[in-house]
Amino acid sequence: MNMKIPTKPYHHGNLRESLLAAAEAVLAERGAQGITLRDVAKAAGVSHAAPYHHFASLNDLLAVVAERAFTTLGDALEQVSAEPDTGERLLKINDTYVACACAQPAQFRLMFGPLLTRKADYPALKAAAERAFGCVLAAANAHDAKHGPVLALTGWSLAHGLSNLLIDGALEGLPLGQDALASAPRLARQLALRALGRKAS
Amino acid sequence: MNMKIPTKPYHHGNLRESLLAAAEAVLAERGAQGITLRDVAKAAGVSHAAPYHHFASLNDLLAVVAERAFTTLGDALEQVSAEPDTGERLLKINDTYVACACAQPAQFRLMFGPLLTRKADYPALKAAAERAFGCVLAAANAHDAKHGPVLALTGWSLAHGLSNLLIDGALEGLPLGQDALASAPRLARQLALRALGRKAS
DNA sequence: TGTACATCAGTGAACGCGCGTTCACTGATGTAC
DNA sequence: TGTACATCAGTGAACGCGCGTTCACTGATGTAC
Repeated sequence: MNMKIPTKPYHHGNLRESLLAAAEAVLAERGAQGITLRDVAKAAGVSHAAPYHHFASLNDLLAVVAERAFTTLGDALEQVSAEPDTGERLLKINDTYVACACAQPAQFRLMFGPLLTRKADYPALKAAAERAFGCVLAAANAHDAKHGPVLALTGWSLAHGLSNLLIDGALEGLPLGQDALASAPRLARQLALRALGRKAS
Repeated sequence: MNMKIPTKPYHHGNLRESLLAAAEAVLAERGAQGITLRDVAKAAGVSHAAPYHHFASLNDLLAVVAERAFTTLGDALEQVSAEPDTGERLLKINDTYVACACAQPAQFRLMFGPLLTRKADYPALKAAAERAFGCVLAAANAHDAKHGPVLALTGWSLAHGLSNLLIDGALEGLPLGQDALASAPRLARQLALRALGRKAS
């Protein structure tokens, strides 16, 4: 997606938002490793010094991008948490988690990148992450209060591991029956059924 | 660990090996993101041009480091595959996988980094990775031939996800009962028991 | 055993590049009067 | 409505840095004779 909007040379009006959108576009095109302040500014159609009027540093900008990605994930997880059947709710949370990761692999990598380790420096990022994680924990507690934490970590690990294996290409070329990435949703569901107990469904 | 060995200025004799060991030391100290050819050379006690007599590029060197890490993992998995009880074997493979990741987080990140996507360019890396992955698949097939692939991917995802959540610090500060990283081995076992079926034990 | 010489494996200087960040500046905007 | 002016949000040049890589070189080694 090209973020170049015909802009008046001064007083863009909404540059902060444009920069965040541009960062997401650069992530999608170039991946999490190669993202650069200069690229983001160029994608937003401004000089590479302009972002400093809205973010103190590249890391600060990326932290907001990661925070928003966690918020998006949290929104999606919260939405499927409306499912009344607690077993089916667990499965849907699993599906949604994997789907989010596969939809935006670079954002997913950013979310669990070095910034997460420094989450103490980024309270908003920390809060957004904890909200998303909280959805997983809550669903597990609702389904089985006694073993809540273990069930939660099981389901979370499963979804997180499958997500990473898929987006890192670890499954490509492996004898797993069929093209793994294309069948990720079905795979996720099969695995969750297996791991979280048959009664869930 | 300091890799500085008193070296004769010329004809080091084993610089290739020293460089690989130095790269592992730099990974452990600085992480996978910040590794640099110049740092590796310095850690090995040679000029930063010297590595080019042994590796065509930094990526080629890192590919060998990743390959060796996969070989180490494969060795460990193969060793516990001697366990006769197929259920217990699954659990031990899970434990071993998580233990390897936690022991060398930066190497683990390197293994699943951008090089893995380009494994077609690195046949030795590809082979070492597939051998390690094969241990997981084989154990699942031995335990339940009918559902082998799904069981394998379940166990693998579980171990891989828990590994990543642990080393990325995602679990820190979460209400999961106790310090997660310290109790990783017990956690891994609990989760695997839950996910792979009670009869495995 | 001694010497000439090809080869190997280092050195250190240098190149070009892209990066995050800074800075003096300038044009646009909005408000006071 | 018109003008002066403070403030805001851009620009583009520049800085310093570290990076991967190249290159001409040089010292050590091993082999032929």
